[in-house]
Amino acid sequence: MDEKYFPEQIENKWQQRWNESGVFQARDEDPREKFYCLEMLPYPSGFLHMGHVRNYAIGDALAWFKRLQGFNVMHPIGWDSFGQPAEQAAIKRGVNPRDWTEDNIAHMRGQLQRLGISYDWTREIAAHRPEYYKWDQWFFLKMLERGLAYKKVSQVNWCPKEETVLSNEQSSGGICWRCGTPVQKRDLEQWFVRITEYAEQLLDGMKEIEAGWPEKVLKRQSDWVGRSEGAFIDFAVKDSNHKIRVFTTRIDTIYGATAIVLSAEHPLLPELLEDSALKNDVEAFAQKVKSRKAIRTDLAEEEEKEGLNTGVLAINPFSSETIPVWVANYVLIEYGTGAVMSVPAHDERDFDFAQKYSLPIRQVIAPVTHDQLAAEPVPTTAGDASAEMKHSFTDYGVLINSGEWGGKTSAEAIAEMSAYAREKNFGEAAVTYRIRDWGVSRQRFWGAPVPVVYCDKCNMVPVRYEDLPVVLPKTAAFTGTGESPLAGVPEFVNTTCPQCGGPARRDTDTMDTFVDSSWYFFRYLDPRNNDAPFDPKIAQQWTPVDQYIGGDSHAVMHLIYTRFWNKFMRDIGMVSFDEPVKRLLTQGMVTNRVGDTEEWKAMSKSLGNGVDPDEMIAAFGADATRLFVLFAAPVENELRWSDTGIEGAVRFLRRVYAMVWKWQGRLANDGDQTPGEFSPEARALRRKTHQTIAKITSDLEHLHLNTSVAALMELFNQLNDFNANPAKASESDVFAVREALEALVVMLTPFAPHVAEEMWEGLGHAGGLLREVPRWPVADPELARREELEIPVQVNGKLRSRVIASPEVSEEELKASALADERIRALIDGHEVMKVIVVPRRLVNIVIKSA
RNA sequence: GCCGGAGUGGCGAAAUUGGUAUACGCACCAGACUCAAAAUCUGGCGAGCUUCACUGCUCAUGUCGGUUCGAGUCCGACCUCCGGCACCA
Repeated sequence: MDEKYFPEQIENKWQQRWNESGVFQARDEDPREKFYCLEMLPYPSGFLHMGHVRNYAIGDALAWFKRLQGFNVMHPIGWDSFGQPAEQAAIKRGVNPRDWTEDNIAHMRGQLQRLGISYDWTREIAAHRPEYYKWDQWFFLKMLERGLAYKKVSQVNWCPKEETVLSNEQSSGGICWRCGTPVQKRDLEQWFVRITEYAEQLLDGMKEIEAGWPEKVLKRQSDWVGRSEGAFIDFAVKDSNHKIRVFTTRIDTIYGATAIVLSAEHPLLPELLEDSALKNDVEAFAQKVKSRKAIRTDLAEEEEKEGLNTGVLAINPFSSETIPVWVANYVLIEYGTGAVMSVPAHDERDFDFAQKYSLPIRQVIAPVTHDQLAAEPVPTTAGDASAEMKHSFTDYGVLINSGEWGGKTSAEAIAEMSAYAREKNFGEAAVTYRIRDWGVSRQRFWGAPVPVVYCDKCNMVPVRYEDLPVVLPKTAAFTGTGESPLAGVPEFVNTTCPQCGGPARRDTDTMDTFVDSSWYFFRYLDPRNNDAPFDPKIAQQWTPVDQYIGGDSHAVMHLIYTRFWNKFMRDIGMVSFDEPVKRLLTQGMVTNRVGDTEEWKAMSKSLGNGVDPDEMIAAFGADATRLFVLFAAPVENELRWSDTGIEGAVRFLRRVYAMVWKWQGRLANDGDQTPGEFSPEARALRRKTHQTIAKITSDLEHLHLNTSVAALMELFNQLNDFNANPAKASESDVFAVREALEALVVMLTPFAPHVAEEMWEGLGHAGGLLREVPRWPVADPELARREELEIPVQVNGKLRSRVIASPEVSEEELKASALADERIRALIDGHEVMKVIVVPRRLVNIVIKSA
């Protein structure tokens, strides 16, 4: 230990030692309790940004805390290394995506090591390496076997800038999630994964994890799954054998249906119009809607509702009423059945539509109050139901104008009417979901090839498991035309059919990179397995993940896919549990001022407000950078960058370092001597030490890292105030200082591990902090207990005085001493004391009658 | 529009869940050291009033109201900001 704090020297020294000793390597055979601490793996863009630093600093704090407590900690890292930017670099600059990616990984790995994050580097993985993506393909084949992966022509979301297909999640809001370009629609044959089959399980599973996941993430996921209970109802088409099936959540309003409205893309439309004079008009309209949809750029604004009467009539199965069938632009083909019954009186959209096209508006639900609902029978207060409605009435109520169902509440009617529909065979209760199957095809080079071949004789044939991986060729022509670049590589495309041995062509699509990231944290556990993605027995020891940490931008994509993947792996016997992640933390963004403005935005190259982690490490050290990032704000809050803030962090580390330096001679040479009587100051210091241990141990468990650092600072301040002279201090003072200083150093480790190790060594401990014996201090409640309390005394709720009392004092005694207090006596003199509230150990409040 | 979340000093924030509001840090101010500056150390730091001073009082947790002996915390209404979703029948 040097006299002065030189971060660079200390950090190099300990990074080298950690590396040589392999202390961060997790071992399967270890009797200690496991803890799996996982951070979202980075995309190797080339450079670490402050968001990464924050993410990994949080994870590392937890990993160190658990290690020091004696857990067997798994803390791995890898690279989400497939994806567009590598290919963009190839298109723009002619570099090979693989070289570009490997270079970036090498650089970022160096940055992570300079930050001193305690990863087990022996488990590092990268998605673009054949030994990894082989297993993406293996899983794909398993899904194909189970009918979970399938191919269909579909209208896909197409990003015209990146010239690729996007999933629904990636094109949410009508814009590309990556580049912000408005998304278009295209017809393409695509691979899909039947995530919809797991919709109900994805909702059910939330109950299991709700204690450990942020509410907002679960809410977004449940909105995404979008479960909706209702009924399918068939409307017979007049003078025809056709039926139009609609989905409704409000079957109780069916007597108010004054039209059936079909999506312009409804598959029944051509047949319905076969003999119709309006055929051409309707087709033209449908075309218009379709093309409008394809070029529509601004989905944020609602399209004006437009429709056309087809001239076809349908029959309401409840009322037998004949109503017209319309086509309109506001009915979504993707949801429900692509057809709705239009009930203008009780649906806003139908109301707008009916107003525009003068369709009848018929009220069939009357509002009721809560009290009326409880009455028997329920009275209707419809008033004049024939009066013109100014708005739709969308609440539940009581049925009117609804034949035999009149007088029933909405809830009763919904249950009874769908049962009736089922009985009469024209419908049934049904549940629909908003979630769509996961489109996994990408017309891209830099991804895992879909392991399927096409043979003229045998059609589509899966690649045999023993032939995996289907290796990506070294290079391709990166034209950026939108065709899959693999299609232009004959050595790749041309192959033999695994079934008949004849000539065959490979599928030229690659898989969505979210496939790679859906299961990667299982691969860490068994990264060199050549026979399976991982050994279930090994995975069983480590999973589920105890704590997962990452940005909330992944709330619905990655985090829903990975939950789905886990359920699939459970179904093929690879894991035994339903949910892969017990606790999730979505950390806040790191922001900085944009120029000289008061605008705080996420750091980015384009805004020019980035802060380079390497520069911070060079200027202040990795420890101070990490300490600041963890101290500046609660982990889930936005973190506003501050240069003076990081200076404060260095200042603190320097002060602690100087304190250790000052004491190290005395402490290192002075063995554990039996202390004598402690002075009141030494007792106070010990009290603070044990209170701090208790607070930080509990705060870290809940990832309250900022308050943990504050508590360390408080302990340091008290140690500073203790102000004993090392040369002259008594045995008992030395004991108290040692206890405080060692606790301080150990508890600083999660935040600033390098300097903590250095100081620990300086205090006379060889061999580093991670030993067989857990180093995390344990609070002694007896020592942490206050000897005396300062009890606030209020008069009528206002603080007027304080009295000193022992913690054991009885209520009566406390009350007596409060009433005896000089100031209090002056205040209550001449007033009647109404009552005295005594909260043991907390406060006394004297209520007096004011004059 | 719908659904969430949040409003506390100049700033980031804390408050054992209804019991001393503003811990800890940043910035700032003063003093020490220095020829001087930086660094470092020591002290001060919500607002207003009062006192030579010790002190004391009043007001303050977005606004208004309520519950309570007591409200940053609970309830009601409103304002503002930030996220998410967006014709899902």
